[in-house]
Amino acid sequence: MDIDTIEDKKYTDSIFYETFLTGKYIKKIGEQLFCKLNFDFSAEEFAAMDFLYQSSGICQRDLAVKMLVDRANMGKILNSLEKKGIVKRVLALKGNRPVKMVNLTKIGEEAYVDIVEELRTLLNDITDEITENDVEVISLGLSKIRGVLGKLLKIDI
Amino acid sequence: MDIDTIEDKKYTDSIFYETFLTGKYIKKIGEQLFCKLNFDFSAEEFAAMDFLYQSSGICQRDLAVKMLVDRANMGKILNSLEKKGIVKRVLALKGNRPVKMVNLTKIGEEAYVDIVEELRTLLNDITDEITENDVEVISLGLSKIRGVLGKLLKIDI
DNA sequence: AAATACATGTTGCAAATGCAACAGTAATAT
DNA sequence: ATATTACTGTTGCATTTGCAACATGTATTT
Repeated sequence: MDIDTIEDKKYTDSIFYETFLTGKYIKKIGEQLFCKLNFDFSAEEFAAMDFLYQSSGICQRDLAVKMLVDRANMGKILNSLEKKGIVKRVLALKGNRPVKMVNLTKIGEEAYVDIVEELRTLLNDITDEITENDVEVISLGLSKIRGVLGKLLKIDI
Repeated sequence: MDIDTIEDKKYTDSIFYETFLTGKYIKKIGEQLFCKLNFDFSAEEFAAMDFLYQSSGICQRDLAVKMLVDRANMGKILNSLEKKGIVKRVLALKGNRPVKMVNLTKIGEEAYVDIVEELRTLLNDITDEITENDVEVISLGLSKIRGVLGKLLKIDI
């Protein structure tokens, strides 16, 4: 085999960059959709609400890890949600450490359910095109990517 | 089948959110790696250099579309690269429209090649774990995701 | 030909995000 | 017991990013 035929793919042709771009794409679509539908929340705020609806009573740091934002930013997102009456913070102990447990308020739950309902009617037919098998395969691939990169560098939050 | 057993997956359990998170993860790893290696460029700047190395003489807007950033931001990224002597902008015509064609300078090409070389030695063994088949499958899946979301909303840059 | 619409790039402001430094508390070391 | 280290959350600042408005030049409409 001729050595000249061996050529590296450029970074922007790599699966890493494509994944990065697709993530950006999802973010943009999400933000613009939320704006268009006059939701009073950013996509990150909604993600926080989604996590809290599943597992209420989680501390700020654990939520930050799930959302891949740093503690400072997590605090600011929660400040915004708290101002809107969506979440409530309560001092508590995790192990023996003092933490702030975050909970959805009644208002927060209602707002969350409303958004989910509105999104469902909008997304139902569209997302049908992605089969369960698709999801499984993509998810496996993404997890492999994260695994590989995780060996390179650790992100601590 | 009992209706109560039918339950929607939460947003943060969806393939969309997982893809979004993985993109964020890649971005963070990239930025921190570039910082750790004392590269004088952000990951977005390097991506621009990578595109320009492939297809020199592209106008700002076309580059912005490839990178999924808006024209204003693209201009600022290129300002930064121009200040460092990496790129050069030349007035030209695309069709009959006056545009600014962007080119890598000699210095830019050298800096780019240096970085690629340093990254290769670092990434070679690690990325072997992701097979060509993996890449193909993931890429197909991501493209399906973009296709589905693209029907929902259009992003114009 | 004049007016309107479109395309490209820039500027200024606002929002989002991250980082470093700090405060407060608990665990560990000495 | 005291000092040091580690964990959680906050504050302030700097950077990044996007959006709206603008300037400039081209295409299209009338």
